[in-house]
Amino acid sequence: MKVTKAQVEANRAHIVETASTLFRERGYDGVGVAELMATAGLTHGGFYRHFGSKAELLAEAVACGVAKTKSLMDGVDMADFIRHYLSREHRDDRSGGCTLAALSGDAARQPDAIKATFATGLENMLADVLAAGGARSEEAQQCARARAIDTVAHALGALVLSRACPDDSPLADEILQTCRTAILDSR
Amino acid sequence: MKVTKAQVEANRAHIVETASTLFRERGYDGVGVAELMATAGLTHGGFYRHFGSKAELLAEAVACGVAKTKSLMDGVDMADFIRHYLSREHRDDRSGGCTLAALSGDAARQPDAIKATFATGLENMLADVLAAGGARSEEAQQCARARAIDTVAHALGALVLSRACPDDSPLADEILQTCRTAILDSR
DNA sequence: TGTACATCAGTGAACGCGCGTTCACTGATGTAC
DNA sequence: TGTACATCAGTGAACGCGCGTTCACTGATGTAC
Repeated sequence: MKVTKAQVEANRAHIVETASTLFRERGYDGVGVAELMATAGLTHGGFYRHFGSKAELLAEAVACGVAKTKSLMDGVDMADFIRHYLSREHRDDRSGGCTLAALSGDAARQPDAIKATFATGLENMLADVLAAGGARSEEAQQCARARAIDTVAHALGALVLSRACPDDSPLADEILQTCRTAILDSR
Repeated sequence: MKVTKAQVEANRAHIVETASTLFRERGYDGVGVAELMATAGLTHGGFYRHFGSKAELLAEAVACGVAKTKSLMDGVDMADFIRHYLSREHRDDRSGGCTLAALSGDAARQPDAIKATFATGLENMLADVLAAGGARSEEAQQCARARAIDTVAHALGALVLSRACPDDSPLADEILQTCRTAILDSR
């Protein structure tokens, strides 16, 4: 049965969002096309009317997820964002949380096409942070960029490491608290 | 054909080491039992004489890999270790490099039994770093531990993020250099 | 505006394939006498 | 020390299963007249 143009677009977007959520939660290899489409309320056969392959969807899902994380930062104080980023709630919400943190491990093993999506998303985030800092000298911009990159890596490392520890273990919480304090103190 | 007790032990250790390398390179889901055993020079049928399941092997492979990374730190200056950890060589050598960085993303989605192996390996590393700092007051120990945890998370985040960027991309190198400088300056 | 027809998103069965795991079998090792 | 036999690591075929992908078909949508 054919479907409205608007419905087609809506379905496509819904598949991408569903994939973004499921991939973050269980990884690229941990979710099949059939399950993905069923979760989105469709059947798997129609998948290839929208995407050339599962890998192609991954690229879109990453872009979608990174854009969403970026929008979470808009207009929020950096210190507040760090506090949220390194909270237990964020750590325990892989499927709803930062895509960079959830999928960087998977991305490292993917072809450059998907890594590029990652890098672009990261660059967009950095651009946002820098724009928020106001237009200054090129030297100051460079310095602000370095600080932004460093903070992202630092916070992401803490989140990733904490998630690799057993749920509710003291070490998982200790990593979060220690790094939260360290990052906030260094800024 | 039966085999010497010593040979059995050697084969088992060789399987674990092969798995440690392959899992770091391609992830837990990216390597099959058959390919793994073939790489180790055996046939897949014998796998279950050594391990109860593929997941059980993962736990051993993680423990083996983390122990190896830990031994790399012994007697090495912390600044030198950071310089190596955040070098292009280490970034481009996933299969031979840090297990925590290569498999933390996979570990986050595994059951607590495997996460516990991760956490234990991390604790062992921290213990080493603290022992190298000498026996001091409990307060100083706590402070040193916090610094160690923070540095591990920071460096690991930089490595993981750099690996998620396209090979040989400027951003991948920039992340490495920026964080290397930042970490060394903050110590 | 109303009718006839082409389009194509969505369906669900089917494809080959590789996965983790099991199993009957082999034959050198290790043990009991 | 020498012989007979039980053990069990390793082999390779086979298991069911779920994977990504393909395909003939459906039927409402969108278009041409």
